[in-house]
Amino acid sequence: MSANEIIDDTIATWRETRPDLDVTGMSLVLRMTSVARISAARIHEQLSDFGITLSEFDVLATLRRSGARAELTPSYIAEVGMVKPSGLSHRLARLERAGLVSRSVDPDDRRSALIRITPAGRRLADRGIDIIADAHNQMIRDLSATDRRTLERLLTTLVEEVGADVEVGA
Amino acid sequence: MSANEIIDDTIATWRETRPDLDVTGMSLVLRMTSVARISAARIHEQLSDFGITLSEFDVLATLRRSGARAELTPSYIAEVGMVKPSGLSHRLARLERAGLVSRSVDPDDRRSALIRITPAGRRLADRGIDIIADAHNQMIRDLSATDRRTLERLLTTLVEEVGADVEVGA
DNA sequence: GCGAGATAGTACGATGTCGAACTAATTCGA
DNA sequence: TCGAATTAGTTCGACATCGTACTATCTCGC
Repeated sequence: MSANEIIDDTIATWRETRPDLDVTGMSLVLRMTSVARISAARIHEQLSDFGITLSEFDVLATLRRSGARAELTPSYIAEVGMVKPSGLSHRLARLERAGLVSRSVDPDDRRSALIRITPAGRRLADRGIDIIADAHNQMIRDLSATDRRTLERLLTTLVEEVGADVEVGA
Repeated sequence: MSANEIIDDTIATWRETRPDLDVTGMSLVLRMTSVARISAARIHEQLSDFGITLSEFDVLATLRRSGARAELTPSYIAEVGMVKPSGLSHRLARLERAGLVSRSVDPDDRRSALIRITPAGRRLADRGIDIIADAHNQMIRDLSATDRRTLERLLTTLVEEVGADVEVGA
């Protein structure tokens, strides 16, 4: 069964089983979730050749696009990565062990840590982001330019409403 | 920072840092991933009142919408849940311990198991699906009927192309 | 029949996430 | 200025998922 078939079947059987339910939102959210999962699975597979996971790469990407000399706190990295700080500790520890990031104590606030990407981390980030951008573009390869703009607008509206009062991570 | 702000900033800084990248797909995929994660986090929180996780509920939902007397195999449940069979074993064990599903051996194929929902599981599934349908509809509450149809069309196209040659789970 | 290959499901180890509890350091008000 | 509240980050336990390896069972061709 393809992902669309699974979702179509899910919606159809809920309509039969529970005709009182409004499954409009479910159909949309399931399809977005499906795209997200398939995308993550593909990228995860390609990144594994570099001995790094998608989660770990996410940290490197945040550091890389902040400039070569940037020093970011775990709190900030967790916030933009939409994960809780507790989930980030392990990642940072693994990345540090792998020599991809370095950690120092903020002299102005000794509670706080400063994370910096290493040259090896930067090289890995540059190769990884190519893979990810390609994978993402592959996923939308059959949408017209107009469709892409429309989708961008609709998704931005969705995230706006939805993310306003919620926090995922951070 | 809101989810849209995080994504906008991610796209903007990649454009500065790596102007050679085409980040069109990234913007779209990040927004869909964001909706999926926020949705899951919300539902997870609401379901926790019932002492059940979203993953576990997913199994109950599949059984519930297949009819009260349905007996499904772990393989089938894994496929429609888009997870690997290995990931399903624990869930089924927990659900069985909680008295929400029962397991028997298929007399026609003794390798195979047959999973059935219990009355308690069915009651929980009916309460849970109300919560989930509400949550999903809440997420799209500010899209017009036209926008919903458009989004449905675009997402179906996306999942079609994207899921054609990939398998997530199953 | 019967042995090779396929299939259903589980066990296990690795990674990943969260919430809650905890430590250490800072800030701020009385 | 000193104690209370806050904040940064880590640790720990529970759950989730995957890939690999394994057992048990079935199927199919010879």
